[in-house]
Amino acid sequence: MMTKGEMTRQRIIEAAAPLFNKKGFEGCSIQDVVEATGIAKSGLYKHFESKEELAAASYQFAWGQVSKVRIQGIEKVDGSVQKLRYAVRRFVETPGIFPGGCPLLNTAIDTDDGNPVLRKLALASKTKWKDWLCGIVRDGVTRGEIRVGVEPRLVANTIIATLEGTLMISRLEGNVATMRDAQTALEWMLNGIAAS
Amino acid sequence: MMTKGEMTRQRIIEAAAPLFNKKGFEGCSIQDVVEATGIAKSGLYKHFESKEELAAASYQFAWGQVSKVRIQGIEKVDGSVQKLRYAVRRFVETPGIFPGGCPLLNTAIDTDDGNPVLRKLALASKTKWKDWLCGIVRDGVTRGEIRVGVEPRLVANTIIATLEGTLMISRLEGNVATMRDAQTALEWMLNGIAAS
Amino acid sequence: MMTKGEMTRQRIIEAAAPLFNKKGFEGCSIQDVVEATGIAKSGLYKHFESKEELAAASYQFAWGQVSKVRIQGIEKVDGSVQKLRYAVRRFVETPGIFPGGCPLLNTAIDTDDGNPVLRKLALASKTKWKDWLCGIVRDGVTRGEIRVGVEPRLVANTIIATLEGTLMISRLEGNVATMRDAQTALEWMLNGIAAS
Amino acid sequence: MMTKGEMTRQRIIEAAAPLFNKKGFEGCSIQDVVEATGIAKSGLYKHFESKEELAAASYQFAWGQVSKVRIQGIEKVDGSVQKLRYAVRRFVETPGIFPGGCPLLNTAIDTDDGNPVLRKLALASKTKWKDWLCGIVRDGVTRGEIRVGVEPRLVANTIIATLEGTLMISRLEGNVATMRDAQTALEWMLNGIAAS
DNA sequence: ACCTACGGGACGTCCCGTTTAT
DNA sequence: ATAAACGGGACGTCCCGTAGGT
Repeated sequence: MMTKGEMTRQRIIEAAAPLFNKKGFEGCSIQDVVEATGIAKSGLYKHFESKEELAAASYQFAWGQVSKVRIQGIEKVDGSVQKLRYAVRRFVETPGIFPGGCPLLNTAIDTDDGNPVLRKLALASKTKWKDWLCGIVRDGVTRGEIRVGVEPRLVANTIIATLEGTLMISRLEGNVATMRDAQTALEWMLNGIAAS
Repeated sequence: MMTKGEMTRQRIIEAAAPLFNKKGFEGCSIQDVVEATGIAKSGLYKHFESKEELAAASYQFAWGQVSKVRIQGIEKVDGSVQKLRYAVRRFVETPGIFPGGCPLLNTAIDTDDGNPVLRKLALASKTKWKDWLCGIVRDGVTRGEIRVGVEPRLVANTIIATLEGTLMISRLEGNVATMRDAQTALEWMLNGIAAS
Repeated sequence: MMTKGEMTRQRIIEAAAPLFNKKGFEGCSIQDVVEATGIAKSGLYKHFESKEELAAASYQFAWGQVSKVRIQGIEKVDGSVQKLRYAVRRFVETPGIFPGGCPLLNTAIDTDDGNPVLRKLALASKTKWKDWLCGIVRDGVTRGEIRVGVEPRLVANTIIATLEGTLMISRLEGNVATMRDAQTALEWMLNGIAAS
Repeated sequence: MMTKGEMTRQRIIEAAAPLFNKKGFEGCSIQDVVEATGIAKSGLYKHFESKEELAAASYQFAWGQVSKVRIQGIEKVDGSVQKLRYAVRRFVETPGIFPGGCPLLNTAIDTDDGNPVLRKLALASKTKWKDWLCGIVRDGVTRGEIRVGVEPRLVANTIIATLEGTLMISRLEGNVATMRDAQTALEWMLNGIAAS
């Protein structure tokens, strides 16, 4: 069971995560969190040692939410290429899962010259995501669904790069439809690596 | 010829641009610019009405520098597909042209929930870049170098998205080599759209 | 007889009353009471529902102590004017009965823009004191010791005002001797209202 | 001429003085002043080194306002006893000059176990007031308007004590009319000291 | 052209009154 | 009966962007 304190901690995280994701670490003030939670500043510091710790927990929460949605239902998909296609489709179709967009993209840029703790978390997210995609590709090669010689890392990196890049663009343009272009292009690539 | 005032203005911009690009609009303080230029705080206000105006000029400068390098030499390249290939290669091979990385990427994320003036500039950059790529594709179709039916917008968007996305990843990983994966993938795509 | 719990309650009050009287309601913290009693903070809450209740009980105790001393021996005094004279003298001669000075004065000022519960208690004290003095005056008129037409309320109010006012001054000056001036002036007044 | 900063300082004092007078030094928070002035906390600290300095300046202002009103018009009054009578009357008739009541009374009690800086200011006010009254009495004796042998200090102290005491009572009762009783009693006293 | 003053947002800490769990 | 947890108000400082005064 959850103690009252743990529940409050969770409540804070859930309120803070969208703010940090939207405004960035520096851009989101403790005062913002205070207003969003209704909890006084010093109350927040009872649950988190520092703003950094709160931001880190918020990132983890946000990324957890986002990745949960992005892989949802993939276990029912058969075939490695189909799985990759599905993963791309899920991403493209859920651009607004979390307020402020993709936490990985935001945090990676936001911390480029900034907070190293958050940066590490973003890197870890990215690595895990890449490894997961690599695994699918490798499986596909093993099972003969993907052509031998296809570099799993290259496929994974391209998928991630193209998706995140297109997300950035679509947000800049305020037009989610743009993401379909990336989807199409990635499907071309997947067709290309599929074993004939 | 440049007046003394204009030269000072230019000197400020050149010093400020890397700072804004690295730290973002909020993250870069006037004080930072003071230290970089050696000009007093209120001295800066003689040349720029506000921090925003300075940041805007800095962005324009940074983007100008970056895009100049990225298209450098393309006029000597023959053939639309070749031109696109070249554009991709230039991007991949010049990841560190400007301190802080790609101003478009940085500003797009930085201003996602922030400064609308800078946001507009970023969008304009992106649009111009896209239109330029679209033009090349369209040319290619006209000249029979690219298959009929290929959507210029899709190609342009995919190139930009993949390149910017991979830049983000390579910066996060601290490993520029990753960008080669994106290059390879984009070359597959370009092969795919080339007229047989 | 007193139960153990009641004794503890009483012990707390006796320790807290001087603190509240000296520091005021806001100025005296529960922690102060903890240190004075050696009882843990949450232990206090077994005996009092809130700080306010503790402060109220403390006020009642303090006022009880003070007024007991101030009327001590008056039953042996004959004659209304003599009684009034005696009351004034007792007040003047016992300026340090209770640590922190007169609870009525302190609480009246302290709660002027503050706690209404304590304020009511102070008002009740004052009213009771005034009524008691009024009674003596009225008696004196009835018995022919005080001139007809003398307003009991005026006499009572003046005695209280002058005594409390002089107490304030003497505390401010750190010089108790000043109170003799008030005593003299009040005796002039009492001489004035005495029936010739 | 007043610089902008000096004007702001004055504006702060005028807004803060009623607050400190009503709530006391501890009871009035910087946040209260922030809200009353619309100036941010750190803005206030540009004009005052500490809360104490702000409170001191506020006290001086409040006391200045109050005493200005209380002596207003006295220069037109002839005769020492008449002057004293006038001073009493002014006090009684202007009980609400300043929000929160008499700053001297409030500060004297508020700082009884508290701030020594403010305490000193209150004492200084009281001393000056007393000396002023003493001067009038002494003059009266010299000019033969007041009986020889009358102790100026006693008269001054009694006037102050009775007025401040009655102010406290009237505020506690929420009834300003009570102050007339003190006025009457003080006039008896003044009649008593007047040379026949 | 600079130095200083100005007013502001955010930060993290202190201690407080109260409640919860032991 | 106590220790620990909880949420809160207030504090004073830092640095920021901007505006005046010299």
